[in-house]
Amino acid sequence: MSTPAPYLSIGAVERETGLSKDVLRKWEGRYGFPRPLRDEFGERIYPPDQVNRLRLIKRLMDTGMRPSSIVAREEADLLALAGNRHVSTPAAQDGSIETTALDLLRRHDPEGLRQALHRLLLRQGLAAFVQDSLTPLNHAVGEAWSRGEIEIYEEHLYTEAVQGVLRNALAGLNDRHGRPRVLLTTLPEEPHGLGILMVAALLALEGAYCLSLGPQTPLEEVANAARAQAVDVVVLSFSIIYPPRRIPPALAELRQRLEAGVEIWAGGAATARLSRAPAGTRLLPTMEDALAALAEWRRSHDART
Amino acid sequence: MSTPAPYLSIGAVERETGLSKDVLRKWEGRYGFPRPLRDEFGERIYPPDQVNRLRLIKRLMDTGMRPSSIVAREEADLLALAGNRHVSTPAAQDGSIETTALDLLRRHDPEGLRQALHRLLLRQGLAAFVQDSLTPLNHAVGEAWSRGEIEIYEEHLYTEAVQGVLRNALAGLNDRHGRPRVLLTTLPEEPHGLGILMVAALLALEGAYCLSLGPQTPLEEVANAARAQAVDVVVLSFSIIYPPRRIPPALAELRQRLEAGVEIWAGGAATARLSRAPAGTRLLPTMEDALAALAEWRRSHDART
DNA sequence: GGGTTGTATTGTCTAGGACAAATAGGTTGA
DNA sequence: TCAACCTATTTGTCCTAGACAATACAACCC
Repeated sequence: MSTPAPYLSIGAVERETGLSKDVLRKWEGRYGFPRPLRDEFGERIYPPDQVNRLRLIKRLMDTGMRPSSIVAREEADLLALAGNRHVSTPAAQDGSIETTALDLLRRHDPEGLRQALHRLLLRQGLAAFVQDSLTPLNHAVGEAWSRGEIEIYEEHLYTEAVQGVLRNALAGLNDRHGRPRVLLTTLPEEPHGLGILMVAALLALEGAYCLSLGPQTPLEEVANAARAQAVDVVVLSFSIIYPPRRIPPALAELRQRLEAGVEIWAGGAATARLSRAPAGTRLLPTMEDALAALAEWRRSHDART
Repeated sequence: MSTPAPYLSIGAVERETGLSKDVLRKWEGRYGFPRPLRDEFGERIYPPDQVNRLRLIKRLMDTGMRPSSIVAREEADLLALAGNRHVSTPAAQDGSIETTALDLLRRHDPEGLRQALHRLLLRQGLAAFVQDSLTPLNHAVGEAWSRGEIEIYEEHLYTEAVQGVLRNALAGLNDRHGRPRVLLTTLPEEPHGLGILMVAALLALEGAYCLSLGPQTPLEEVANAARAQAVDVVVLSFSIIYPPRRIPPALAELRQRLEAGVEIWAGGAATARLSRAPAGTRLLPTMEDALAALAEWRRSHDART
């Protein structure tokens, strides 16, 4: 009956935060944080507040900060940093979808959120909904989280609501004989599948045939699928949590495994931090870029001019 | 232009197979496999065939085999083992949904698969569809994979198709004022969300209000969500890939974080390998158990008898 | 059968060190 | 002014080898 101390082992912290055991041990020596206690066997055990701080640090690192400048900082400092980095986003005016949606989330009304999104979709049309509402909304939710204004589970509820609405819209939209044939997925380290759904919606709306593999497909399997399904384009999505340095080699390897005629497009927040695309691939940091890429594909593949 | 050798580093193998670096190094010493080459810096590099064999081994371990009995075995042996373990499944007769669906997958017709599933849903009704078609179909797909008859990406296509059909059916079904209020999700190590969708469909059909958080919610957040949404039941799903030994402690901790009135149900293939449920929780190895649990909850919560 | 004990197996953790790869900052040249 | 190069520092990943708790299995007794 005694409460099992909520201290976590190093392995559990790795799972919770996404920081590898090696990194956790190194930081301890280099920056003096985390500073886990030891159990009776001399093994590290991390108190919950340190785990939370680690989560916050991870989040800040995902936005481009470096360990040396944040790992040793106090929690209050970190929260201030998190709050200061939304300056670039245009401030959301009252009554906008951002504030409405965040409100519904905080008032614990997922069903209401779903309805609000659906109404908005019908009012704006799918393309505008994805580009003008969902994109800023995603940012707003992410930032609200990093400022501690909403909980992780509320982010999950949001994702589910959006996914439900989008899948519904997409259901009747996909034309099996549409062109180009587009394969969409993410690589194994990227669990976030909202991006490919949004792109799929935009492209299908323009008459492309979108084949989604869902998230987390091994690179080799992406190539197999592309071959078997004879697709014209492969779209990969990399969210902000994906380590940017792993993107170019991954794209290069995929490029090598695919025939030259098959295009490779990489989208998502992490691609915005890349200076340039690896040879034979194309970056789509924003949704507009996806439509531009589609238009360009059409121009160069139209037999008649 | 030189082809970057497709050898993988130990970290890459960890990501691809789900076997930790520690385990990979230990197996090397204990069982003589894997036997990676070394690059110019003395670091392990794994050839693709060894990675494939590791994937196969992982799959067999997920079904209950132990390392000492399989890690050192030849690939042919392993494939034979994989092929022999579907004896318990009643053989699928020709023309059944199993053979039809697998056929469509192998013929690379995801759109056809989706239609077939949708037709089946309409013909059988949602409950029978989930219990009598989807459940055996999931098994069949999993086993076909482990026998090497279908590729991973085909499994992904299957999952997407099922998810599309189920979400569609679920869209209009959920009654915000239904009872009990049920929260569904998986823990962070469990990416497989099909199970919660299937359960949600069954329960919503019976008039429950199903709140899905999607997959991979941290335990603490599950508790937060349950409190904020005032749910009556929390359902967690553990697929075959989830290490069974981690289930009881996780359930126990959740039990501790939730009020006594909130029930905890654990479903999925991994729960079938548990001898008994931790105190204050309930195991649902099959879909029927979910319905039984719902009926029981209703019986004990009905004011009048 | 059902529970208890002992034994073997297996995964996780420890330590400190080496070093490649990524990044920042300064310098040079167009 | 901007781009391209260089160098120094930072940072993550990998190495070895061993200790040991937790788990699973087998044998035993009731």
